[in-house]
Amino acid sequence: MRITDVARLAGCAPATVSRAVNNPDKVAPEMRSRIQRAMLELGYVRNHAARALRSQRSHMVGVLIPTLDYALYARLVSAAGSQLSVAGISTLIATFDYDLEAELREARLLLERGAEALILVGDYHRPELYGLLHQFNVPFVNTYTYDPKSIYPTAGFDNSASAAIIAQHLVHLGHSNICVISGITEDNDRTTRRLEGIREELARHGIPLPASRVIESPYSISDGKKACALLLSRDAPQPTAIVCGNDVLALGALIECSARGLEVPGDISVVGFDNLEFAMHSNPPLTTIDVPARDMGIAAAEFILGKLGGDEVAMHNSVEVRLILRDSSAPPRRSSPRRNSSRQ
Amino acid sequence: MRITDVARLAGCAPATVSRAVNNPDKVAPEMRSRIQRAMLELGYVRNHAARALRSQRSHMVGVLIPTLDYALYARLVSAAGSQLSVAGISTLIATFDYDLEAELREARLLLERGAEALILVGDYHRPELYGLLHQFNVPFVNTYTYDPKSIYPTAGFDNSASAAIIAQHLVHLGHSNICVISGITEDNDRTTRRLEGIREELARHGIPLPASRVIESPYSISDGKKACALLLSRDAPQPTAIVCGNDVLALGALIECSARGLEVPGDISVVGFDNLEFAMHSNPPLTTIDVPARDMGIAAAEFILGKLGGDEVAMHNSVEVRLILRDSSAPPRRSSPRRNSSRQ
DNA sequence: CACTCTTATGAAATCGATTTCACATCAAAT
DNA sequence: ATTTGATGTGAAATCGATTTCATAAGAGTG
Repeated sequence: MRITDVARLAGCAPATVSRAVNNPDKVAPEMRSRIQRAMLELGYVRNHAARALRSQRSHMVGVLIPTLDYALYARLVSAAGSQLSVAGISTLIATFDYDLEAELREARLLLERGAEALILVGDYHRPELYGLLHQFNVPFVNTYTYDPKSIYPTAGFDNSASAAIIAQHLVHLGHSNICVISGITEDNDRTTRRLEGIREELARHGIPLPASRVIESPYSISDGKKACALLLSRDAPQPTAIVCGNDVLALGALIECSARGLEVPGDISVVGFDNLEFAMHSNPPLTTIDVPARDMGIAAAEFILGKLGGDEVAMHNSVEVRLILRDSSAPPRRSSPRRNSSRQ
Repeated sequence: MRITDVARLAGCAPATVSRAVNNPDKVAPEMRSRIQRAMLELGYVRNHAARALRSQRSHMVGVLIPTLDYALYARLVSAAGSQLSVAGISTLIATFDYDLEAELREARLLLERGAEALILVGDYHRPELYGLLHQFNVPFVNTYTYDPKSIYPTAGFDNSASAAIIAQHLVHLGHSNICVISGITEDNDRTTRRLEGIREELARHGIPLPASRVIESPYSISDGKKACALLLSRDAPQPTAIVCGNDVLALGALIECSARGLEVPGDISVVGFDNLEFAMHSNPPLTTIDVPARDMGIAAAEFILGKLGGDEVAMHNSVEVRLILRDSSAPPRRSSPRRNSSRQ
C-alpha cells in the first residue's frame, strides 16, 4: 500500500499525491478529491520513515521525564502533548528514573529516533547531554525551573523562591523550631533548590537549619512517614512545623503525626509542595504551593514550536506558583518548644 | 554525519559499518574496533528513519492507554517498557482520555509512525481499530482483561470475577444493604465488568441491586466524595457498605463518610479496587483488590516479543489478583439499617 | 595439491515519500 | 497578438542505512 498505488488508482503521479497530503491547496480541487477517494479506498497510511528520511523532519518531539509514577509529570506531558499535536507533532515520552546517566542514554535514543526537539525536566543534566543537543542542533527547554540568567532556555518557576514563600509563611505564623523533609537532592536541582530556598529564608530570620533538622527521603508516602518518625523521635524539643519538599512526603508526615496522636496543626504544622489532587482532601487539608504543571507544559511546547518554526522566542518563561493556605498550618501553641528555645 | 563518513574514516564500506552495528560477530574484531573508534570520533548516531525504511523494522511498539493521570497505568507502561527495551525496542506512549474515537485516531498515528505492535487496555475498541490491526498485520494484546474465550489475545485478569470476590467478602461479613460507586461504564469494559461482577455476586446471594443503589462517577477523589454524598442522602435506610469500582473513588467515599461523622467501618464499610499506594495509608486503610500491574505489563511485553519473534505464544495470560483485607470493612452493626430493612 | 567451504568485505540495489526542476496550460497584461 | 506570470502536474533525483549478491582470501579435507 504505497503512495504509487494511490497515484495509480487516482491516475496521477506520486508527487501529486504527496502534495495532496502535505499541501492540499497546491492541488486542484477535483484532483484532490480523486486522490482522497483513492486513499480511502486503499486504506492508505503514509510511511513515516520514508517521509522523515526524505524531508528530514520527523514531526516528533521527545519529552524526557524522571518517572511516570505519581502522575507528577503527567499534566505537563499531556498539556505539552496536546499543544504539539495541533501542530502535527507527536511526543515521544521517555523516563530515566532520576538517573542522569539513564537520562543521557534515553536522550541519545530519542535523537536517534529523530526527535526534533527535547523537553527536559530541571537543569541538572550530564554535560554530554548538552553536548549532544548542541551537536544535533536540537532545540530544547528545561522545565520545572526558571532562571533568566541561565544560558539554556527555561520554562517553569524558581524553586528556591517558591520554597522560600512557604517557609516564610511558617515563620510569619511564629514558628522557629522547624524541620525539613526534603526529596533526595543528589542529581536533582528541584529538590536541591527547594531545600536551599527554605534554608536561606530561615537564615534570613535568624533561624539556623542544622543537618540534624533535615532528612532527605525518597518519593513515597511510606518514606515520608518514616522520615517524619525519625524527626519526631530525635532527642530534642519536638519541632512545631515540618516543611516537606513535596506533597507526597507531606502526606506521609501527616499520617505519621496522626498515628502518634499529634494534632495537625495544633501540635505541629505540616506543609507540602506541588498541590497534587489529594492535597485538598487530606486530613487536614494541606497547605502547599500550587505548581501550574499544565501551564508549564504549554509554555514548553510553545517555546519548542516557536524554535522549530524559526521564530524569535523568549528564552525564559515563568509560570505563577501560589501559596495555597489550608488547614495543616497554624501558629504554634503558646506552650510550644518555640518559647522554650527563645527563653534560652 | 552519515554511515559513509564513518566508513570513510574507518577505511571500509558502509555495508561493513552497518554490520558492525547490527551483527558485530559478522565483522572481524580488528575491523570492528576500527569502526567503533571512527563512530566515537565522529559522534555518529544512526538515522532511525533510514534504518526503519530499508529494514522494514521500526523497533518500536505502541502503548495506548486511557490516561497518564493518577499513574494508574504507569506501572504497566514502565514494566512493559523496560521489558521491551532489553530487546532493543522502544515504546511509543499515546493516550486517548477514555474516548474510543480518539483511541482509533491515536492507533492510526502509532501505525503510521511504524509501531510494530500495540499494547491496548481493555477489549472495548472501535471495530475499525481491530480492522486496522488486521490490515497492518500488527500483533497486539488487550491488557487489564483476561478472557480465554476471546478471539483476541488478552493479558490481565477477569474484572467481573475479581469484583465478585470483594462483593462476596462484604456479603460474608453480613452486609446486604449495599450500594455501589462505579466508574463510568460507557465505552469501558473494566468498569462495566466490575459492576456486572458485583451485581451477579449479590444476586447469587439474593441481594438485588436496583439502579437507585448504583452511581457512576468520573475518576477523581472529589467525584467519589460527591457520589458518596448522593448515596448517603438518599431517602432510604443508609447502606451498611459501599463497593467502589476503584481506590480513588473509595478514597473519596471514605473522606465523605468521615466528613459526615460516619465511622468506617463501624457505621459503614467501604471497599476499593486496584490497591494503589495510598490505599494502605488511608484512614482507615482500605480493603481492596490488588491488581498486579507490573506483571500485566511484563506479560503483555512477553507476548508481543514472542509474536514479533515468530514464536508460538499463549493467546491468553492471566495475572493473580488478591483480596487485600484492611480496616475499612467489617461486619455491619447489629443495630444497623440492615435489620430495619429486613424487618419490613 | 586441488577442491570445497567458510568468512570477511565491497558494490550496488533498495525501502517509500518528498522535492526539485521542467513543462504545459491558461489568464492577465501590454 | 504577444509576452508574462501563475498554476497544476509529472519525471527523476534524493534522503541514509540495510541487504543481496558477488568475490577474494583463508581454512579444512581427501
